Amino acid sequence: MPADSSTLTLPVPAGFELRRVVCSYGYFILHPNHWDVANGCLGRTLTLANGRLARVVVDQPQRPRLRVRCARRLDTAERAEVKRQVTRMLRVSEDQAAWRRVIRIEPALARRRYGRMFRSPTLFEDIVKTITSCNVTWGNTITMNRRLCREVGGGGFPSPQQVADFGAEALRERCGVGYRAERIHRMARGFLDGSVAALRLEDPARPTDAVLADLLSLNGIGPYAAGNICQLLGRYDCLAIDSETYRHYAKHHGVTRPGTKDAAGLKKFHARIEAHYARFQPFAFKAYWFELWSAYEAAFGRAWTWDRETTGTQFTAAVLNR
DNA sequence: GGTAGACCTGGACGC
DNA sequence: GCGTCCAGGTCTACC
Repeated sequence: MPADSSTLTLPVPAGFELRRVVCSYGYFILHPNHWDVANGCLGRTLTLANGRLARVVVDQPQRPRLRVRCARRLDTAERAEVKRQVTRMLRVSEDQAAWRRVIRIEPALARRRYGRMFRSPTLFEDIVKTITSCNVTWGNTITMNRRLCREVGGGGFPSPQQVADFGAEALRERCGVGYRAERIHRMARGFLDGSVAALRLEDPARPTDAVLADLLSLNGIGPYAAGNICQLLGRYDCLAIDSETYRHYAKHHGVTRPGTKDAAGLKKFHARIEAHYARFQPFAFKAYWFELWSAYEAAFGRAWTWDRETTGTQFTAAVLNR
């Protein structure tokens, strides 16, 4: 190990398997994350609180611990922050016992040992990634995140300050985020002026209904985005229902999906989906998600074999409806 | 409370 | 190669 680099060790619970955790949610395909299929390791550039970047590679040469290698020397505060960010991404501290008890009622999923869901090192990144996944095809979401990292974040995911400084118009023009530019820019300002922090979205003591209501009060966050952000916050008791949910539920459960203009039919369908996953509470989202993920893996192979440039771009309605 | 149209991009399709 | 249509979630104006 060169003297101008750093290697950290992160203890993880027994049974923790890096490839299963990283390749459990679509954000592992989005920049600046990069899953190295050949070597089974996660690479990405972390943006630290002091404004510096840390390019890290996370692997698991031996259990039960992770190895985090950084190409430059980290000081004590930076080492602590890198550990904190990696811990958040991989939900290392999340207890799995209650989820394992619930998922026993679905043996096919229990056998696949699904558990932790990959997320971002910060809530800001999770929210922006959610906004860039709304009203677009998956391929376009990949492009937006790549440009955000390249144009604004200098290789890492941009911080709220970088987004605020960059400006909404430049976001639109150089990152191709379209009308989302103003929403992303306002969100960044909300993180900087303390108005988002005041909502205490990450406070586990608050009830999910209250967090959901606060998320819906933010510009650019509707019912789907709010539900998705809830799961990213570790609250799995509300679903995030979008057109992909409709497609999956109709196909997986052999029912007819109402037409897009059939408002009453869609409302009923929505309620039916919620009723179906209610038996998995308080893990309705997780049960839904891993049922969907299992279907993806049946079609495309285990997720840790997906390459961003090939399989990773396949999640479009046109491909999945074939 | 419900509905219609606008927002923006990229892919699919027809010519 | 070009033009048109469509998918996708949220917001706003209107009824």
